[in-house]
Amino acid sequence: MIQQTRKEEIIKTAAKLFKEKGYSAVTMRDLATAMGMKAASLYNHISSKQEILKIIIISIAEDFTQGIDVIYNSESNNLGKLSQVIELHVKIATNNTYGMASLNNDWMHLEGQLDYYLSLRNKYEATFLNIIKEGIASSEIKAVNPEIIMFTMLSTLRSLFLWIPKKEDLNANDLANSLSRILIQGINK
Amino acid sequence: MIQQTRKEEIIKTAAKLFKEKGYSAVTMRDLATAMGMKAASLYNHISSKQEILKIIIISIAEDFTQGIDVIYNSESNNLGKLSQVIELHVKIATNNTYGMASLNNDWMHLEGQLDYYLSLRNKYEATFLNIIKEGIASSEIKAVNPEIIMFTMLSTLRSLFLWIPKKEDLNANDLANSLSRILIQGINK
DNA sequence: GTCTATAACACGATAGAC
DNA sequence: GTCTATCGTGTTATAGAC
Repeated sequence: MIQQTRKEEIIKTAAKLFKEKGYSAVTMRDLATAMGMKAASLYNHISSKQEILKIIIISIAEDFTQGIDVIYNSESNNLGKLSQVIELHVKIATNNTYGMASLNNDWMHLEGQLDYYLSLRNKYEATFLNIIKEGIASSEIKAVNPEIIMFTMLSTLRSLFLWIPKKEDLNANDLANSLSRILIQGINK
Repeated sequence: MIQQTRKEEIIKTAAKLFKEKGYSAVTMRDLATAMGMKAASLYNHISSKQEILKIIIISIAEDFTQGIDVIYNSESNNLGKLSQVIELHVKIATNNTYGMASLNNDWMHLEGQLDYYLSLRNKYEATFLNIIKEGIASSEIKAVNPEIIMFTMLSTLRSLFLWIPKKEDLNANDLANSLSRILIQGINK
């Protein structure tokens, strides 16, 4: 573990609390107590509660949008791309379980960056849908409603943060493989 | 539509607001404004903000636990039972989209009934898992990790409330059928 | 960089007039 | 059954001593 600045420590602790109770229910006093300091002292490291949320959410949302772009432009066939998308989610959810909770549940509390977040999410979903549609066109994937396929896959992948902490014995590769089996065999033609 | 009491109207409006911002971020003043009255007047119909949350969540949680018990004790084979579970989720999520949001996202803010809620949820998941395990034992279902199968199905079914409002053209039967195709064909042996 | 003290305001809930 | 007024407390954030 590389050295962690005080600011990073605060953000990590905040994400943990946000996962348990949600952004709105966590007070700066809660966060300060968890950090072993007084609420006023937090403001020497961060400018506002809102800034913490922004840092947590935007960085992950950018990781996803960037990640799926690389996959989309790769050489794999479309089923292979979907497997890589599963791996991307497993990897991010494993490395940042707490942040994923905020991304899923607290994005609507973003004040200055809500439009930017929504544009990232829309871009991500559009690319995901393109992979599925191209897979149907090339007869790799069953001709089921592509939006229902995406909804099924994304619901599972977005819920990983709830489930990974309960299954610490399972490593990331095994999990990604099992999910590929279940999620992809059902749509494989 | 049968006549709706003022209390039911308040609860329905609250559930709608809770879906948009979460329980903690919705104030009694927000709720009163949405109802076209003053915050103090709400207390002639409900005793507290907490009571509203309790009514929303517990009633749905009981519907699920009761529903899966009936399915588990029915005569169908295990794949048929899983199809019925999918129908149960589609039906409840269609009839109570707003309440499903609170059930998923705000259960941790229950104060007096948290233990009861958790016992209902544990009972539900245990029965769900039993259906899957018995389906594997009877060779109806692939011998994949049964918890991963349940996780995949439940993640999708618990997210339905997010997705149903965007697809009003799709009726409940078509949706349940498409989901069965995607979720069950992947595990069908 | 952390503290105490406090500003400025929002919160859930109640009292009592109409 | 709805209102105005308000209580007591909790909230984010700042000021200034150390």
